[in-house]
Amino acid sequence: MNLTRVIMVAPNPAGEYNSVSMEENLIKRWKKENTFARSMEFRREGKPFIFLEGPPTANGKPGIHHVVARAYKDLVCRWKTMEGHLVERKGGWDTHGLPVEIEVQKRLDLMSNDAIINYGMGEFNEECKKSVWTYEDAWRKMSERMAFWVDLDNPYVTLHNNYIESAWWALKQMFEKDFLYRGYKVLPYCPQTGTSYSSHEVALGYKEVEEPSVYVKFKLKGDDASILAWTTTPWTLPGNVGLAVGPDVTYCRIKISEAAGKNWEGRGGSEVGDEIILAKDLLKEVMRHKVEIISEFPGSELVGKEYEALFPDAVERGDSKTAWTVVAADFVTTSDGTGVVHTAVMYGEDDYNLGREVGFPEVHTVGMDGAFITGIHPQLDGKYVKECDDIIINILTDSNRLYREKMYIHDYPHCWRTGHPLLYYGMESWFVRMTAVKERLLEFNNQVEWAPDWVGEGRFGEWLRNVKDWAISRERFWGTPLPVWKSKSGEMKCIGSIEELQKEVIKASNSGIQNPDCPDDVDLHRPIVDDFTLISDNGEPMKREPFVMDCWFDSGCAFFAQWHYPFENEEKISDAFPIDYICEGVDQTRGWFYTLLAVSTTVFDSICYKSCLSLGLILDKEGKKMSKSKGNVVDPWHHFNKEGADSSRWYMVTAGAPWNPLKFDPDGVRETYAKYFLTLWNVYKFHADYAALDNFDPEINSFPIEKRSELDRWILSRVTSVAKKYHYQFKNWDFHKACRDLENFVINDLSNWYVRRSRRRLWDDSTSDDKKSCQHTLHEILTIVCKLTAPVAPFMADEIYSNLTGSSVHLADWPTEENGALPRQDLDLEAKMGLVRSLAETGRRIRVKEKRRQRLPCNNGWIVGGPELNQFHEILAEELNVENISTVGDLDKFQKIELSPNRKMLGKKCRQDLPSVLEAISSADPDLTWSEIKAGKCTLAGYKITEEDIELRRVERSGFAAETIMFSENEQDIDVSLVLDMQITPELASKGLARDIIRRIQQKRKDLALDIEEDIELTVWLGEGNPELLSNDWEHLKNETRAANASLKLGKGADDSETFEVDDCLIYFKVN
RNA sequence: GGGCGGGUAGCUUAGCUUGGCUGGAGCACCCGGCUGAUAACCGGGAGGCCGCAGGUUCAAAUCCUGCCUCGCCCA
Repeated sequence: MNLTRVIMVAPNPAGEYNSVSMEENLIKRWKKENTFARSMEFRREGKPFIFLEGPPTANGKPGIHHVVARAYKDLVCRWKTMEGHLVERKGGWDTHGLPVEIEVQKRLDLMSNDAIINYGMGEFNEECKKSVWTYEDAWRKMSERMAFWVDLDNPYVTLHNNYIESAWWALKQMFEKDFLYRGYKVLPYCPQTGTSYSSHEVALGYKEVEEPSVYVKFKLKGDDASILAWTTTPWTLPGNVGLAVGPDVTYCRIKISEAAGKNWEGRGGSEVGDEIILAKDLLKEVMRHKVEIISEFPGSELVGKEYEALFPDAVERGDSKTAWTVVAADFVTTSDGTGVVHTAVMYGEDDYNLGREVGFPEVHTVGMDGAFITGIHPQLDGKYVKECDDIIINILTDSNRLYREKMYIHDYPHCWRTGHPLLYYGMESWFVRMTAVKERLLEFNNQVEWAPDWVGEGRFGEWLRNVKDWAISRERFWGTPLPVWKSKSGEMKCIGSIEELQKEVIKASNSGIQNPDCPDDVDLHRPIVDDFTLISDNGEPMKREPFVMDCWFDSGCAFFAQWHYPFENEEKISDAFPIDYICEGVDQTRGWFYTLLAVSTTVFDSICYKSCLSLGLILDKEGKKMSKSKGNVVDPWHHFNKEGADSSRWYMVTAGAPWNPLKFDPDGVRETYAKYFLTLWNVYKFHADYAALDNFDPEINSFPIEKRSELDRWILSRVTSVAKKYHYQFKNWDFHKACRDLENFVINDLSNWYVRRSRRRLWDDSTSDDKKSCQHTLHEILTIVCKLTAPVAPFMADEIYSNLTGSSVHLADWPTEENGALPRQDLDLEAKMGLVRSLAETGRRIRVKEKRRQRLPCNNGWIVGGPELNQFHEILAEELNVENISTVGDLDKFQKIELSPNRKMLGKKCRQDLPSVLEAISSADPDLTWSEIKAGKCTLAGYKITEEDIELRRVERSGFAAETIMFSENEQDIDVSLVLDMQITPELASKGLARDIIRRIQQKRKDLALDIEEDIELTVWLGEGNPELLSNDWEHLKNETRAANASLKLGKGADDSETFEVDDCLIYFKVN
């Protein structure tokens, strides 16, 4: 790889952390230095990692949930780039589809298809085209501000001719493979607006309604019995062409044995002796007569029986052999109804699928206006179906076909615009024969690495196992036009390119058909393409099928249409397909995740993407879905302008697993800022400020790791442990775990231990080996931390890294053991340092318990048990504030035994002499007595004392305090105790006093915002309580506080002095 | 109605794959400490029917069954 030699530089001082201005400046710098392009150019020779951007629609404002998705897209792409891959990132825009149309319809108040046509389809589409870009700038700015690196200057756009042409090509492939066919799809349809609705819109309009349902007797031919069926939509009965039964359901033939009682409600009925067939399980629920069961049989025995049509004139048989017969269907249950499902092919999805399967006639009884068409029945013709329930029930009653009517309450979808009930209506539609490639889909799905795996196995797998043919056409205006032309006699032509269209247009024109011009840049939209009339092989004129494509088909073509394949960029498909990585919300499972696979399977017979990260929904703080209508959408700019994009991104990633729903808590962003970024920045600042001062150059003064201190070698080992695990977690898509670990490392290990312990090392004015060792260590740690942080929080990582090394972190290599970027691990050292830190905490705990303040030193501290810790004694002495640390073999020196009487045992033995025995025990020497007891020759106050008379306790000897903790070594838990010497001597008191005064003065210096180097004038008065301050402690105090001029006095301080109390003494001081 | 996922402290969550010490942590709260160390840190406290009910087991937050509840997707 032709890497430019990285030139190391001495860093500049860091300054204060201002996330917003830092990030904004970096955006400018990246632009100026072309960093995004260079990060790819740098990897030109690397193995490509193919990312595909799922195109958003820019007619909606980007929200925080878009930032989340883009953060995960970006972090994987950046990470893979650092690993050495070439990761190109083409932006994309989804520009067609119903949401765009509805937006424009609302704005122009065009609430029906007729209204749009009157307005002018061309003008309407022009409006759509404009509306698509409403928020493009907002998207651009958001993407840039959050550092989503993507090429938005050369994006793919689904409304561009090149894109549409590629989509047409794909359709033609399907057409030629016989995957594309014309049929019906039953959709919720509003006759008032003339529009069918997507499930999303349907969900907006569910209402609970009470409607009549009917039990209808279908008279069998050549049999006296009738089959009983139930429906909640009487208006579908004229369209009845079949009855469906469950083949394994048990049915019975019954005879009415008594006339109905007086409490019969509503119309309908049956005579004694009538025979009726229905599911046995539902007999009691349905029948209102006393009946006798004549026979029982499975549904399969009913299959094939013919019955008399209810409305003989309504539907033409055509060439159907199965019309008005009983057929078997799996979906029939006995949970409600009669176990027999009335089937009207055009008005129910199950009905339609069943009808196609068994060959029922596909004929409408209802027009697009929602009224019965002429010729159905004299009383119904031309009437709106929803107003016909009563008429139909009367007709059935009159012809003795009605058994019962029953009011029925259910949720029914209504038009969200007009409030009218929707009709499930069989619409003409084009389909992709997905059922033909089901096995391939399942096979390909198994090859995809899903994160989390249950989306692939569960939700997506389930969807594929029940795959249905894909209805890809829409009766709409704004979209990729379906490139199929059809003649009256049914000949069809599918056009796969502009060139082909031009040829066909010329061919038609040559045969005398009038056509507009078809230039190379003909706009491939309605109504322009509708105006071309082609000619069939038989010389008939062909008109375009007036549909546009489902916009999901558009985006499903993105992997090749973005390159205008196959008209250009042949190599992009041979080299860059299948895709390595896609990432979208889990709601895309049946959306984009599916359509990509559907297109790649039918057109390329290949998987489409190798891995797919499916993200959880973004909810608000209360766990509610964010939506414009609820007004709970979080504006990303609120956080971009406050805590910054780094904090926002890091919060999103660390808040939970990517696939879990994220409850977006604005306070969480603040916390991330305060903890991770401020801490990291201050570590960096600590290093950079001194490094700048010393003109530190990591290259020139390299310092071998073997010569560095325990502390240095420890943090270097830790960073390697963290980096290795981080990488492992990334590979497993556990970004949240990786980042939480890194955060912990920076806050606890690096800042709160390493830097805190190292602070004094850098204060040293001269350049000692120890100082150099620390600076190199900090430099190395920070550069590694930056590399690890860079994919997730690209700003601060780059700010720090480039100041430390002179080059962008986004051009750096991912640190691994293999490429030598990680220091050697020393797990033994890590374990020991862990113990040292635990001991330091233990010391603080002991002091709290013993009420001995931290600043008052102890003369001695002893460590009992555990591994050899000699090399850490200095650290421990400081942390514990003890003068001497030593290691001893056992606790006996600090503990004594106490004998406490077991009164229950002794009471039985000694009775009234108990008080004198107790007295004897308490005054006896415990050690001596215990050894006598153990030897079995102990007598006190005339009684023989045995082991069960005594409870032995171990307590610290006076003047000591101790606590024991556990330490794991070689998978064994061993006890380690810390003992502190609790004596107070005048020397210790003086030292402690000095430290308290220093602390107060330092705080004062800080309050006065004095420069660290600045000298002060100091007066200290030792006031009430006779505190003693030894002269060498006074010297130390003056030195620590940089008191050039200092005087120490006795008695009450001056009026303008400050005072505080320590160990019951008063101290006054004054700083000038 | 079906599928998938969740329900653990006031809030955000870890632990569940492979059952086992006293169910960890952060925010917020209270007390104390430390600090030329930051919106940081340390010690302690308070706060948990681990959604409910059964079952398996010596032992269940963890495995099984049923139910309740929330979300998503599909009917």
